[in-house]
Amino acid sequence: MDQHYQPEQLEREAQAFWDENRSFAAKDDFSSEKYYCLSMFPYPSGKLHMGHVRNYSISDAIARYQRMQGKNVLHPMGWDAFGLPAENAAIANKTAPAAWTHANIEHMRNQLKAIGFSFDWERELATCTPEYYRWEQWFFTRLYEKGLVYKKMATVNWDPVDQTVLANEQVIDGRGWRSGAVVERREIPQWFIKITEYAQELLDDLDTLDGWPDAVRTMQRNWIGKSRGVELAFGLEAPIADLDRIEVYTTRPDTLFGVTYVSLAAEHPISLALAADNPQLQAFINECKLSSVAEADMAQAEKLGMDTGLRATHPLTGEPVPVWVANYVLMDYGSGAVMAVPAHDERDYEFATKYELAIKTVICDEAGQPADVSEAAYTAHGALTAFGDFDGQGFEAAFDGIASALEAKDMGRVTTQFRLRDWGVSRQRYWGTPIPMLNFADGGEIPIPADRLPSLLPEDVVMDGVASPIKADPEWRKFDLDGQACERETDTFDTFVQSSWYYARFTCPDYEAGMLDSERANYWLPVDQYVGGIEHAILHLLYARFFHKLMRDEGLVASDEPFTRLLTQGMVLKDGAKMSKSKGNTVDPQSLIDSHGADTVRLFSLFAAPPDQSLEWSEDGVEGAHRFIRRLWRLVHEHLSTGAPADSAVLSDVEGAPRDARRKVHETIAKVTDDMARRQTFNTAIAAVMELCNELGKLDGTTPQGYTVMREGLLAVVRMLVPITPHACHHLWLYLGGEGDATYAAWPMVDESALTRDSIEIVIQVNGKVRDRMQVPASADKETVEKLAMEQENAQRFIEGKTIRKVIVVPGKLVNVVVS
RNA sequence: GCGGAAGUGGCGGAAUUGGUAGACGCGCUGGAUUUAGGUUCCAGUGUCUUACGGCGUGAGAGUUCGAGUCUCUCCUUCCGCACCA
Repeated sequence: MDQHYQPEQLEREAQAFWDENRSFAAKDDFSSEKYYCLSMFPYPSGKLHMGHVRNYSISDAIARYQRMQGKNVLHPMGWDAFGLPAENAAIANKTAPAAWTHANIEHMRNQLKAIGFSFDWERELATCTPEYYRWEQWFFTRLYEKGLVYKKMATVNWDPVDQTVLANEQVIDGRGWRSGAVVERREIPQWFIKITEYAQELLDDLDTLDGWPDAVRTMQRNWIGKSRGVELAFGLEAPIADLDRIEVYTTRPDTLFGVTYVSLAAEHPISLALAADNPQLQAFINECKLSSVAEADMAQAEKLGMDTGLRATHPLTGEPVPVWVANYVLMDYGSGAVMAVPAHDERDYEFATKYELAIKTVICDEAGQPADVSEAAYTAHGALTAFGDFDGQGFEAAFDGIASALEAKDMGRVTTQFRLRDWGVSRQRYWGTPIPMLNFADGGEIPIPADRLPSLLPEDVVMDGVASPIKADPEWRKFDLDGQACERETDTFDTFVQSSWYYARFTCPDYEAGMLDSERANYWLPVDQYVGGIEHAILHLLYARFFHKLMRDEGLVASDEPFTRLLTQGMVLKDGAKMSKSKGNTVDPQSLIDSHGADTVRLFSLFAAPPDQSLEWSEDGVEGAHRFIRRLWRLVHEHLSTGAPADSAVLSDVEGAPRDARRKVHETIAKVTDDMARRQTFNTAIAAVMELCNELGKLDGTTPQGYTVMREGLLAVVRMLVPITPHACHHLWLYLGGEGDATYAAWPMVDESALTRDSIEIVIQVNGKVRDRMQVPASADKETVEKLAMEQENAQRFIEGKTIRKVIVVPGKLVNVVVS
């Protein structure tokens, strides 16, 4: 063993050993206990960033821990390889997206290997290969046949200069990022998958996901947004755009008598029809169409509206109600129209105040008086004010009563609604999975037959920055369907489609006979542990859950949910801000690995913060992590150069300092095991191992007892650190006489007998403040502890001359004397 | 705007079930060793105070024998908002 820690050489050797021994290959041995640990696969953007290093350091620690528990571990890695950045890079570098992507994958794979992550590279996959996306295409055609997909008009950002659809990200301050043109909203036909058909199940099954953070479950619950309400209609005297009424949905039918106007989305058919002979309204609608399609922007934009002059009829009172067009009503959500109750809704209140619309109180406050809405809307539930049949009724009674009254007039009914909208999967971009549909000249469409899949994306293309190459090429779309001429769909799938099922494909990436080899898929699935960024808490994780249920209903998988346990890691920050290219505060992991070694970078990533919280990057902290590995290295080296004493000691017989050190060893094993497995707080696990190393450093390892405990302690330390600093521990394990690959060394066991103590420290408080401490026999009962506490000198000082009101004894911890 | 988190020394963080606030690491101060320097080792390090002790977990209130932890109000920062992945 070298006296000095030399990571570069050690890490190369360890990695070569793992390679030669295929240490991380998962076995399709269905009789063994499996553990599937998955980290979110990266987009191959060029090189690894700190977020990747953190993500994979976490999943690798978990995967390696589970191997040491004797499990058959699957820890795969692949590439989320389709997407917008490849197109941009292709334009900038005058290459094809495929070439750029493959070069990045090559580079990043090498980087991942150099960090020693225990991925099973034999199962690597990239979503941009036909072997992968052909099954995605096949699956979509199955969904089409089951009626789970459909085409409808939907809103996109339209760049009128480049004549192209832009992603939200490409719209900056309302302008196209390349052309600088003011972006418009435009409606185009797009494909949707009916996630709303699974809304109830997606909601219900959140209750079964005990291994998920509550925050993520709550966010998904709110995103799905189930509500009970009433669908109702305001009448029109004469039909407009073939509509004889305006349909709205409300969760507050009890406030129906407080409606003072109705708002329509700019794209609502009635808005458009009225605008035909109203140039002012047309101008306003055009203005609305210039606003962003992003909901966050719409919600924060100044609320604007215009009176159409049209009057609708209140379904119960028969009174006329003004109809407005407003920029905050979404056409893609609900019916594209809302009833407005300014007195009892904050947004309506703001709007009504601005445009001097009537504000009519219909709900009483807690005192039973009509709510005061002179300053703000009153949004709490309450009894109705004097209004005919519903006078004084509470929320429930008024809800039901008003709903029944509407139903009797055929003007409404109670319904359940979800905030969740169907998943629009069409993208008008090139670098993606071609949507496997064929369009006929007469407007009909059919899926590409299974035996004609995959619908190949040509890779040898030139990007001009405007049109998708498969849209620009008149040849690519041509398709001969048994002599019948038709055209391929030139839109591609949202990249979330690929990331919604990759976890399942990892169980059988080589399978050619179908999307999934059910035998292997059902052995490995569900994923036991999923690790990834909190930014995916809603969309990716909801789509993946949805896809899992779709695959289940296709008979491909047997489980209901894809991810049993979820760990959402926090971001990596530098100087308090997210590390990003745009902020110019990135740290290149590669240079740190080159200078300090992969183990140091891994150790720091796991030590600096709990995994689910943001991590503040610190050069000094990295230095500290490196110092710890050197210290451990030296501790082992010193121990090995000491040589065994002539006499040996029996561990169960050790006394004094060696016994205390041994207790610490086993307390640490207990704590670290709990931290690794249950709490997943690797930072505290590492801190505990550091503490143990400090203790072992103080132990005289030259006596027979000291030597024996030292050896036991070091073997425990090295094994506990295998998941975190695997390269150094690979070598230290062998130096200490461990057998075989440390990857599969058995996790250390707690010896309960080593944990016992003769005496324990008890804190003595007077009125909740610590005044004294004492040692008592571990076996002392409550009465004895209380009596001893009262006798302590300093405690006495604070008790003397006062009346004792109460004494609280917390066994093994403290005594609190309450005096006055 | 809506939904979800977080706020503790000079810094990153610990305190797991309401029970000793500040583990562990960084930084800093002093000392030792070696040296050209780094390295390594030892001691100290929330704050006010000569001491006894007081104060202290974003701000303010509340519950409790006891609150960083529970409740309410407020402030700040971060994440998501459906075409970035």
